[in-house]
Amino acid sequence: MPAKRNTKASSKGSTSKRDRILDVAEKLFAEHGYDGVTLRQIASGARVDVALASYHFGKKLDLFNAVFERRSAYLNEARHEALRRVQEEAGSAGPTVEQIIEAFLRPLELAQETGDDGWRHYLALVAYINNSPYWGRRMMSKMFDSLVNEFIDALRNALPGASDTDLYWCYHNMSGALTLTLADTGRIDALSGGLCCSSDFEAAYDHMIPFMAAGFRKICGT
Amino acid sequence: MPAKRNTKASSKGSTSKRDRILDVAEKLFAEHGYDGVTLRQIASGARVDVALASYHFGKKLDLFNAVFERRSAYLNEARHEALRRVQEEAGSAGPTVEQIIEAFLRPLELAQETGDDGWRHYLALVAYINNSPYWGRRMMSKMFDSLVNEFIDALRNALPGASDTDLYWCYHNMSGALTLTLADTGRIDALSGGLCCSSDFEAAYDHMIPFMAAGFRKICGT
DNA sequence: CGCAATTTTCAACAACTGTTGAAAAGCTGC
DNA sequence: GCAGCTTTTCAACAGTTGTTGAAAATTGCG
Repeated sequence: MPAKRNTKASSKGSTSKRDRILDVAEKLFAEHGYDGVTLRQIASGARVDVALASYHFGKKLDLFNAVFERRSAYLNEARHEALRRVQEEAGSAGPTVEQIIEAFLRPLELAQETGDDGWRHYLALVAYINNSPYWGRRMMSKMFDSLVNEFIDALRNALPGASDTDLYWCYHNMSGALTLTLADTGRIDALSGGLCCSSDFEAAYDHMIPFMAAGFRKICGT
Repeated sequence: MPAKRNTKASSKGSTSKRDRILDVAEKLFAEHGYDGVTLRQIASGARVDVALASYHFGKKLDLFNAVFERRSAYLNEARHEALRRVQEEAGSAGPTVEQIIEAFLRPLELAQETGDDGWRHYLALVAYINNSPYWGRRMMSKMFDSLVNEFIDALRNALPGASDTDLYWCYHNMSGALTLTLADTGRIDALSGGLCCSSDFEAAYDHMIPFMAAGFRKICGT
């Protein structure tokens, strides 16, 4: 069994085999889904024996969960912090719809900030899970509901008089657009003849923030 | 080999085994994705021997394509016709953004109109494909690009002066929200505490149409 | 070094995968 | 009722799957 987790490695330039497994699994799961990837493909991509994945993570499903959870805490914290900041800056009046949505989306740019493809793959995996009837409900709820409710509370404040039903449908619309962006399918690239680049999250959010804010305002009052 | 396709059956009350295979495959592929379903599960669900799927459709991938294509022509025609109708009614002025989006979405309600679960499963499958990095690009383009470009042309007309880049990003947002709706994950139900019902497409579109129209207007000019 | 603990590989397992060829059953027109 | 189809089942295949126990390699430490 794995002992203290991370006794060695990460001091040297090359990442540990354990992390390599997570990285490759992240990428492959995001591209092909849970059932579309075999442990042998993961092991081969990580240049490692098959049994090592089982040794470190147990069952295949446990590896899937480990991949999902590896970055979720950091991501939740970053988004929570972004919301807290705009709330602080706005004072008692509270932030605007645009500011709230901005805080909801911008932290997701860390993928292209750091140039780390891992984050891009991770977010595509989140999109896969969120859009999956089978995984979506349980997995996303457990991991993101608390954060999402924070944002909906903030939006409720910024849109006085809005009904909760309207609020949730609007959030649903935003979540869908975001999910498709994160999925990074390249479809918009092809459709637009190269005008839009689906992996350019900054451009996507530049368009999404005012778009969604206008939608929220239209449905939820003022 | 299968001969003329549909020599018998469909006259009697019970559907043919061939159709039962398509129905079950549609449902299971939508729920678990291509790799998450085995031919034996499909055959078992259709109360049929495994080999029969191969006999009628060939390889597993061919069955997947057959499921996808079975309803796509009808769906494309219905949406195309809906657009043509609002264009005709609007005359030389052309339809409004709301009318165009309405024509884009409302035909998708046929699922709950007919009470036919098959359409609900089919649309969930389309969502799965559209959100999948692997299948999304090729498969969706081949099947829906022509129709989508019709709608974007109409929107370009209704929003004079809009740049194509903005137009495509807006479409991307709408497509994402629609995709999540079709995926029918039940997540919004849980999140809203039952206030919103994800399989109630009518309610979803009632909120989506003015929401998206406001977004398009905000980004694409007037 | 030498010893213990951890990490990694090797080899193998039973179960399941998509696919196929041949046999059986069902149907249609004579 | 028999001949010529199509449809359906049966039985089996070669390959792959996740998982495991034991052996081997590596590491940390006195």
